Amino acid sequence: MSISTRFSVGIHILSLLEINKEGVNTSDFIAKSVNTNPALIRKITGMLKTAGLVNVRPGIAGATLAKELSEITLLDVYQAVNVLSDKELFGIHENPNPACLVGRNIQGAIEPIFSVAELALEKALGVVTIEDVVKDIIAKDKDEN
Amino acid sequence: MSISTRFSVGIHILSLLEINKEGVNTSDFIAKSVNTNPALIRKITGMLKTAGLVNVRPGIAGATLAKELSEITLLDVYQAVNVLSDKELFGIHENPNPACLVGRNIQGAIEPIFSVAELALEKALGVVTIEDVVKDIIAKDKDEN
DNA sequence: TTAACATGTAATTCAAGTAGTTACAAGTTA
DNA sequence: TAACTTGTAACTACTTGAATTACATGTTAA
Repeated sequence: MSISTRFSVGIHILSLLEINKEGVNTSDFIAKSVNTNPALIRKITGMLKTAGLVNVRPGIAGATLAKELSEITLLDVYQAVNVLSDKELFGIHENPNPACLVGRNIQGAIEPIFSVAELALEKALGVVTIEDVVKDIIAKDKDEN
Repeated sequence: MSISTRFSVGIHILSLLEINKEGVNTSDFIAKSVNTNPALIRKITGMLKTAGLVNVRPGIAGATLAKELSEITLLDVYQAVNVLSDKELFGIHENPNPACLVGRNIQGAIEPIFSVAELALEKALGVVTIEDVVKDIIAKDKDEN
């Protein structure tokens, strides 16, 4: 199964906060850009807030970036919204047969490999910042005109 | 959500086919090692067969490896069982607002990044073979004695 | 002070995927 | 033919994702 779209929506939100930084970015406004509903935006924005990426307060309209654009990597967003939290990216079948040579050693053999693969993924996300994404969004838009 | 345990079960099956290559590896036997039921094993084995990794035929007891151990990478197994098929690893929120600068360019901006990350993951899986896993399983077992 | 508006969050619904299980048709072998 | 196997379909239970609704809580300005 795919990784939650919360990740791509989180990137969308942060990019929008920058590009529309002169305006007031309410959950309603953001929802219209993403094309979903405000409650979902507030939920994700809340996760980004917990991760220290945005400022947002009850009753006060609009979210703002809490860090420099160039200091927010996609890995930060990935970890902020992914609720992969305690779980690993790769699911491991539980309780293999300990009476079997393979069964009692398979988990220990593949877990380090899965970790390496997961770290490779995270490293790739860690070298891209929201600033890069914003620049690309602007550049792509100019290309079409 | 995590990547299906079919992946780790697939690795388990292939490792077992090698380590127990002197015996007859029926779906029932494999299921006892994995600690699941035979129907699920037959389903996954069928996927591995479609990918050309194992030999298995209706009515004939037991599956066997169809390739050299050192020629089967974890990426092969990943692709064989993952049914990620047409879908991408990263889910992308559909139909963002085309009237918004961010909305109409966000997908084009992040898709290449997601591809790079996904390829990094696959590359990490591609350099490890079932032979490596089998050797590690055997080595780990000796360590405990 | 109150009306209008915003966020935070819980509850609900619908859809999709995972994994486990049962059942049985079809193929093979002794 | 009997006993065994694989290949599948069907069903269940469970989990998660996403959309939606509703409302308590917080803020601001008239």
